[in-house]
Amino acid sequence: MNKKVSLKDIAAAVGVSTALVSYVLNNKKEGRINKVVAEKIRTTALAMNYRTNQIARSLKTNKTYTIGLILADISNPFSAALARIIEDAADKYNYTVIFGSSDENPEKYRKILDALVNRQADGLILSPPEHAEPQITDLLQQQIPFVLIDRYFPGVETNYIVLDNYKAAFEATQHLVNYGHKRIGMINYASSLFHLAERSRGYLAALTRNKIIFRSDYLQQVNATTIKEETEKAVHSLLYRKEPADALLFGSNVIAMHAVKYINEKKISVPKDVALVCFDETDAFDLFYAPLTCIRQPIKEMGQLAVKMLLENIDDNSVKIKQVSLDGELIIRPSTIPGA
Amino acid sequence: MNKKVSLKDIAAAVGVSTALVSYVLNNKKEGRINKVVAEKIRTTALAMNYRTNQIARSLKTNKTYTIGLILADISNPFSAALARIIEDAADKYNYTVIFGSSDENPEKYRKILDALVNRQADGLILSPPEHAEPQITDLLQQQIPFVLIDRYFPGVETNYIVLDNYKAAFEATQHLVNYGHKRIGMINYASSLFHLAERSRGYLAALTRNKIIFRSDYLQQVNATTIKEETEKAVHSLLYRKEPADALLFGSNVIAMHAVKYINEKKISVPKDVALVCFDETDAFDLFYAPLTCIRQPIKEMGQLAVKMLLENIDDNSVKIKQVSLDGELIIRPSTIPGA
DNA sequence: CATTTTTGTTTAAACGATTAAACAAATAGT
DNA sequence: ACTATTTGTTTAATCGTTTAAACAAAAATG
Repeated sequence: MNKKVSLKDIAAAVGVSTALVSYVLNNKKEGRINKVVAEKIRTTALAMNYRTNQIARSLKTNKTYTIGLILADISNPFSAALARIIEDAADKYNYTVIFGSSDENPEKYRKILDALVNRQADGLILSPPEHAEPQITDLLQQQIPFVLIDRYFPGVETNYIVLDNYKAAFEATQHLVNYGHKRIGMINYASSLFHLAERSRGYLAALTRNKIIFRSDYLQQVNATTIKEETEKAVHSLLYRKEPADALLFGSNVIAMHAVKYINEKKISVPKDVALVCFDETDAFDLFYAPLTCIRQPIKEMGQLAVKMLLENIDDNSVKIKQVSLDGELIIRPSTIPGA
Repeated sequence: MNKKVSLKDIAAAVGVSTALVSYVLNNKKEGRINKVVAEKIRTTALAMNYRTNQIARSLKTNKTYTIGLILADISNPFSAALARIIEDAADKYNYTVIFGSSDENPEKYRKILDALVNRQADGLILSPPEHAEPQITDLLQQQIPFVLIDRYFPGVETNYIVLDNYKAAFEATQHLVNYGHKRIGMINYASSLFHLAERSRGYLAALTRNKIIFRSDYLQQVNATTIKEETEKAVHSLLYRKEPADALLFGSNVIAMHAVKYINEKKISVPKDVALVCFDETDAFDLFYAPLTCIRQPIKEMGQLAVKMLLENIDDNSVKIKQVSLDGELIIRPSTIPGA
């Protein structure tokens, strides 16, 4: 019933040992093997439509040529773009990607991580959710190569590649100040994740630097699970008040998306009534009448570097820990340029 | 040097055979095993941080609990959404997803497919590019379970789940006709893929049904590789002419995106100057001043059904071929409603 | 011509699990 | 008390590769 062809079958067909077949098909022992026999093995392998059983090979060689990838949500454009870059980079080195979305849920994250580790992924690229430190230390202790991407835990010494979120938020805020804004609000995630805190910190630092007094209700926090409602509420509270914000900084493209939709509905004029800046570049905002000024993350560089670093760690587990913080790029668009 | 813990190690630690350890950890031979020993095995397994080597297990059981997924481009919102649904559905059955993006490139597709098959994926969910028939027949012949999604080849008898593209395009066009449009243009891919041809066919049929004479230069074809330029050119040629189109139907969200950006740049008014309809719902269009009427694909249903069908095929390879064509939903928005 | 070297191939163990079958000891049945 | 059954565990084969080591035959060397 159409059982799969194995080395044994080829060996039997040609009349040699499986070892020889293996040597030929893997081009080992180059000089030693009889050309005629080698050719015969190759052609019968082809004729029988032989395909290496990668599982068996992996068991023996202890190498799967597989990278495990965990992102927050593959259907988010930021994650999707990253996944794509990583896929392409991995492919260059003949690695394949197994992936999962954590949904920022530690439990789910743990489950996916287990699956990837059990499948003997050679290494992992991870964007961990909150409270994932235990799993991270676990990986360290088990000496499983991995690189964190987009986020990291300051308390744990690991490889990572992240945006310099502090600097990016600072620059974005400074940009708003430069254009005369004084009542700058920010909507960020309510989260213990360091990289998000850095965004708030950059925002606050820029205010301070410019001697703008920070009012705590100008920094609104929203929960990822009820993001739409909370974002709308936050926008509302920032704009419909005695001294409404004249500019808003959004902590992510998702927050920005909900906010802009709401602002659009309410016919609030951008940038006349309020200027907008957001993290993460997204196509979607190009269609808005005032395309959004945003912080573009160097996704391509991040993804490619992550793969490169990971493979270095896989090939040599004594390689030093690398921690990379990349600069974002502030893309200035009409949402912050009056009369554009 | 921190070698991984195997059944053998646990067996040695407890002082029993590996077989027993395996039985306990897999809850086989339930009644037979000494409770005390079982408990001891379990606790040492935990203490030693044992994790099943899924590779070894797969080799023996001939089951990887892995689904291979090939889509056109994971960074496209449509693909990303589908991937996410599939991931979640697979997870429910304890399957993990390995994926790759074909970029509509047959060569790349072949390479990814090989990787997935060699890794002994239990089954595949595929969105094949042009000229992929040979690989499809190969899979059939090798009796590797798979389900095509989004597209299929009419000449090859396979499982598939697709949108009823003909009907969807027909309805979209009819909708435009109902709103008084007579010069309806379409921009579709230049491709031999059947599902795309169906979109054109539906468009033409609707014209015919409404006794609108079709002018061949009203149906423009663009190549995926140079999509931006060609789409802009197509829009231009449809709108800047003696009898410009008063409505446009776009064959995909990607085409629509480029077209709308161009239309926006040129300050062409929607829907006053031209009404717009597109395939695939996309967040992005919500921010456009005239959100786009679109054909929403039942992505969730497609993805979940694909996984369900695939698992049925994996569990029982004698199950009959299923071919599912789902209805799209025309979401009517301001881009086709005058004065909205 | 005896010996060493080279060439070409096979043997056999291993990777880490699963599992049918065998086995030994304890318990039950008559 | 002897057999039959149940309980608890081990033995050993196997999945499909890889690869060091062994081996045999042919060619080269002195």
